[in-house]
Amino acid sequence: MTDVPQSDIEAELADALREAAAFRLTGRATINDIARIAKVSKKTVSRVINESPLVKPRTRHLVKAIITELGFTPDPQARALALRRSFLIGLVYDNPSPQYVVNMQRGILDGLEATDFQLVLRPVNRSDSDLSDRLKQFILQHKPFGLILPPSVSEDEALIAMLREHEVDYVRIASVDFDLPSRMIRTHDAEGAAQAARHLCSLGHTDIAHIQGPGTFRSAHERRSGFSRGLEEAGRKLPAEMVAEAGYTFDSGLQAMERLIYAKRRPTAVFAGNDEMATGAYVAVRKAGLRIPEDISIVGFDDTPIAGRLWPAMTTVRLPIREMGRAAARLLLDQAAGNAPSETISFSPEIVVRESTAPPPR
Amino acid sequence: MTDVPQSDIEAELADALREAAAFRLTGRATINDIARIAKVSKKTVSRVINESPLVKPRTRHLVKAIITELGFTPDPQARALALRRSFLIGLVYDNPSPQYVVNMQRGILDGLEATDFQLVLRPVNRSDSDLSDRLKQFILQHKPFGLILPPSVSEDEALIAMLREHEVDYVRIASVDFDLPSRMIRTHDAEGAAQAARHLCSLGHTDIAHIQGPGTFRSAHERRSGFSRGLEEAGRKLPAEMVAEAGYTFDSGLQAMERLIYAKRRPTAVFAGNDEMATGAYVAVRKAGLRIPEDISIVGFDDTPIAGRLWPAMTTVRLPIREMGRAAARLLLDQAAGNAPSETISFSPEIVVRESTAPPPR
DNA sequence: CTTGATATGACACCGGTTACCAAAATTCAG
DNA sequence: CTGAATTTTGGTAACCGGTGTCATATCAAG
Repeated sequence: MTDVPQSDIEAELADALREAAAFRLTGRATINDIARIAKVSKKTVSRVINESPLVKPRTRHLVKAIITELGFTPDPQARALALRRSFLIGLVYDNPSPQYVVNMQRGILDGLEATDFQLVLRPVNRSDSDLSDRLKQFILQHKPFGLILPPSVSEDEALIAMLREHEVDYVRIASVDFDLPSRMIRTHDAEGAAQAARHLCSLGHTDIAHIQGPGTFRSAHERRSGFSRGLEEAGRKLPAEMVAEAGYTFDSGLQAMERLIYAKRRPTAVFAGNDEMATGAYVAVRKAGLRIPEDISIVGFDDTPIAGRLWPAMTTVRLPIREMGRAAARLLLDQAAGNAPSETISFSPEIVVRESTAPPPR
Repeated sequence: MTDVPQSDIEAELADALREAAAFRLTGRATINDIARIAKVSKKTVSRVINESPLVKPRTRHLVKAIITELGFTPDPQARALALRRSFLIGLVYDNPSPQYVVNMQRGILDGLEATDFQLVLRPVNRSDSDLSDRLKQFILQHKPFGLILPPSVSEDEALIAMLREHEVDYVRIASVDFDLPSRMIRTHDAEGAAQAARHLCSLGHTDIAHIQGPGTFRSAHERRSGFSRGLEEAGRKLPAEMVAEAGYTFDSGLQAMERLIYAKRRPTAVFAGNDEMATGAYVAVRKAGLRIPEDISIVGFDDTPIAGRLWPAMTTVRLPIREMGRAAARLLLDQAAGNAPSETISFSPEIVVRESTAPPPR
């Protein structure tokens, strides 16, 4: 009996594959079809799919061959039902969507490529206490595999608490860490802002201003304090009257810049908390009849697509949003594979010097 | 027995609601729980959920009351499994994503609000014959409820054929209709382009050029021919040497504009096939030391967010992308409700006059 | 008292997973 | 070398939470 095992296996495999090929055209295969053709139980097939070690190598090999032959893929809906957990990854972001979501989506999709997971969009209206309603409803109904929380959603402690309560896995993307030890993507916004400060100082600027994001955003604080620290390291200061607060929007950035321009002491360089406000600053400068960068240098933050398309092209601090999205997706998937329970991946911004900065006039 | 039916019902309802309230904290309710409390079969509950007319008003009322009390919502995964169709709506778009996808997403999400449907993103690489692979794989595995196809995916006949073959419902968003009678969102790009032509003519321009999109896009043809027609109606012409073809991208738009500027006869006004190329044109004009709109007027197409953020703000033809996305989602959902089998909804673009257009020099 | 329409229920099924059990293979003691 | 104990391995049945089919119960009208 033991002298012909090899050819025995081969013959069996060949038989099965022949049958599989014949079946192929019938339609989409299920786990039952695989089991029938392989002459094993569906449970065994399930074990093979889930990489269970409790299957004889020979059996595993046979089943895998048939799965490949039939191009079988398990039905996500059926799996979701049995596992009480879907294969959806939710991207939760503020409504209206911040500029960076497009790139973040790209990154997440990169990270999800060739998996069964699907990216679904979950914009939330923070103001409406919408969070505890629609989002909770979504979680209860769709049992997402995990959520990705970019700023500023990632800074919402009530939301995080809700997620923990419902035992939903999530990855935060933020510049500060306030959560219990958990998986997160950390951006060193302060360091990026400091780079902006060093760049402006090295050009010789002394009258330097800052258009700050809204006080309710941690990132706005991070960026301001990092910028301030960077100036101080170069022997400069960021006095309060050289800071104009705005709302991370184009219009508010425009207005903030106008305030700075018509202040008693006009700055020769301005660092805006994001590209959106910096774009507004461009317009304010132009409306005042001034030139960029000859009269005023401008630095943004984020390196959104618009930065490189303006004239002159904007010097800005680049945040590797897409890479961060990819990393966030991976972190979530690692959970599936049962890997490291908590981990923080850091990303450092880097200044991209283009044409909107130059030495101060005269 | 028939003299106390009213109070009978009330009593029964009250009883059931009391039981429901008691149950409430136990966790998420299922159709079985509802059935048990209402003392009917799960099938009857299912009928109520699906608005079947085959339920006695009295029963319906009782069941509905309990559903509301328990805040029950059917499990999408279970439903998907039984119906062999999921509650996912796929947005299929070209990779890298065109500018308009953000707004389109917004619109679709608007249209999907307060439904069980989820929006999933399906970028495709047309070049890789990726379509027939990944997208088909997605369809087979996730059995999406429907797909939304914005340009230029909507112009891909091979793709459409594949969808028909697999009986996937879809809504096309396009400026031309080549498909069998089917649900579609139609944009009158030609009419929008004609408006741009009329606007420039009315300002007195005679040397008018066009930066055309890639020849492989139907929209590029529509916009060019509409523009050309508009000029002719005003007694002007669009000679071939006043047309520069580009690739719908910033860089290609910039280069196309440079070609026009340094041609033997410099145009005093340019209409670009989309905002992206128009933005490139801005830079080309600036680099040549010319002014907008004093030396050259520029008109874009799409009214993407960048248009209003440039300086001077760009005159452009607005396409109501968000509204179109909303309509596309609705059209898909109507299918679920078993409404009109094929329908075309039209949207007309409208020119938004801002600051990038003025009468020609001298 | 049929009859036909309307309302409801029983039961299998969608395509997977888990719990539990049985059979086979392997190890170990006597 | 045999039988019992232990470890692998595969099978069965139930279940996840809904829906379809078809039989049965109810009820007003003929």
